[in-house]
Amino acid sequence: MADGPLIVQSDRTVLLEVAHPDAESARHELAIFAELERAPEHIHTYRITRLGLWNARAAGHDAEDMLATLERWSRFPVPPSVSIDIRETVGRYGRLTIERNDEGALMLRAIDTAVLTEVSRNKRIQPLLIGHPTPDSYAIDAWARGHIKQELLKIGWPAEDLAGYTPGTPHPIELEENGWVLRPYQRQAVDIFTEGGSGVVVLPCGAGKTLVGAAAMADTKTTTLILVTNTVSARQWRDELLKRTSLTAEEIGEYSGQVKEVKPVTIATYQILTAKRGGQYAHLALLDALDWGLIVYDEVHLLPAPVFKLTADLQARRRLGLTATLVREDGREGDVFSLIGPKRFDAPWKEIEAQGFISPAACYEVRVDLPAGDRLEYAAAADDERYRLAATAHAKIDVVRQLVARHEGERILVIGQYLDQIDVLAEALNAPQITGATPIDEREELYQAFRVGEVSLLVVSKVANFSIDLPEASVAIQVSGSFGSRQEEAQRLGRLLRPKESGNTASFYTLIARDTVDQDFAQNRQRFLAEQGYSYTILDADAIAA
DNA sequence: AAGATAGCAA
DNA sequence: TTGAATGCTATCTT
Repeated sequence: MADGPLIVQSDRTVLLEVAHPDAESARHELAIFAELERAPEHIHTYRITRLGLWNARAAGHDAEDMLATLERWSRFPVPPSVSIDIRETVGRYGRLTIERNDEGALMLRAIDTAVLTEVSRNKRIQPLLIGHPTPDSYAIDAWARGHIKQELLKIGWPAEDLAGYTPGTPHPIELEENGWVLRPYQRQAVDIFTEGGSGVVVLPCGAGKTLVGAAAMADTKTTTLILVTNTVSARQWRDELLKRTSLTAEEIGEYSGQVKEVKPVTIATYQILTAKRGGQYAHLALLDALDWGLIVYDEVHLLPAPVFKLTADLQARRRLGLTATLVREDGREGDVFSLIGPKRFDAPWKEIEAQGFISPAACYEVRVDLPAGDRLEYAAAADDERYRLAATAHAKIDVVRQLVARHEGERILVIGQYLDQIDVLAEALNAPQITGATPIDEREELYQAFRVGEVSLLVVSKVANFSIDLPEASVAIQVSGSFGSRQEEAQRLGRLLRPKESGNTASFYTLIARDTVDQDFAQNRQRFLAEQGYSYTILDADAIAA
């Protein structure tokens, strides 16, 4: 295309011109195999990585599809080095396979023996090979299945795991589609997963990941272990399974700090698996408590590092990872790929949106000017004080007031990170506040009042990131962000702001003090939001007043 | 046994 | 880099 939205560069980055009329179409196709790296106002940068290419390949896209995408939307000819590199990298996936021989022993096989010879010389892989029965295969121990996949990925020869899975103890599970049906893309995701037996399904927030899990369980019909991030999420899984499947309360167990039940379907938190006593993992027994036929990893991009270690030994069990984004802030995407499995399905965004199943919130970054006095104080402050000063700038309060007035009649959440600031805001807006110190029953009361509409404005601290589900909110105003995981923020945002029945899109505002560190941190946040398909607009505080 | 509280990890 | 959450365990109380 002579004036396409993409520029493909020979360093394997791809620039996307955001304002271009075809930008969104190009973004959706590009996101299949490239990762968003930076997302400032005008030009977004994507990077074509090996892992991205292999994930796309495992999800059924081939090199020619990906090159066609680049050629279709690229303004200039695609550099030959890039197309050669894409073909070469994609071609590496599947050259090595892990299979069972006729006796059921695990074998590492290769189509061409040169590759096999090369990897067998590697000093971290050599010890895992226990025999060389035929020129095109090596024997490996069952316990080494995960480790060898990790090592092979590291040296650039990812193996396709075709060795199959233990059936697990059969257990009858049916979907009960009364008054609802599995959406077409959910069905498709489950079908592809069931065929592959392990891997990750990537769906945007609100697209019904739990149902994909439930349907996968109904397909495999075995005892299932579900791993989740926190107890609220555990309860949501439980409720959803009771409502949507034939499972009864007696068949679903919770394995957490409070209760330790092991039932045919058991829901456990990641934390309990990582809990140690006397240097040993205290709850390892859970993994072998039953002959699990399926393990579901919820929010797989948040999987704690120690769980990878444990997962390395679980390669014979079917594994389903669910997530909205594969990007991790600790760079362990490779472990997700080799230990949980490759990406099997990514959402055809356009279709899901067109079918009205999700409508992501519109995000606005509002830049606020600091008054001269505050600017001076900021400039003189020590580094570790600066962020706090910028984040809690008083100038923000007026802007919040204006935004609240602008969205009169809607349910609004004001989110802050500093307790002092929350106090001040609650006072200024004459609204109730909820923080970690608020007693549980008082929280529940306020949430309930908010749900039914008695209270339309709440000032909340980070508690809102975790333990609440307030889909009634249609406006969120973030006054100060956090250093912590920005992904998590984006995740919870999806939980807070659901597509509204009225058809109005939800709005999310982030207040940023202009020309401060505040602005730098906002960059990262933007990236995750843009990655998950939220639109992003930068506003000036003066524009709000007008 | 059940509930409250403190300390720890990440 | 900080500050505010979480879940888990152990300990103490009733």
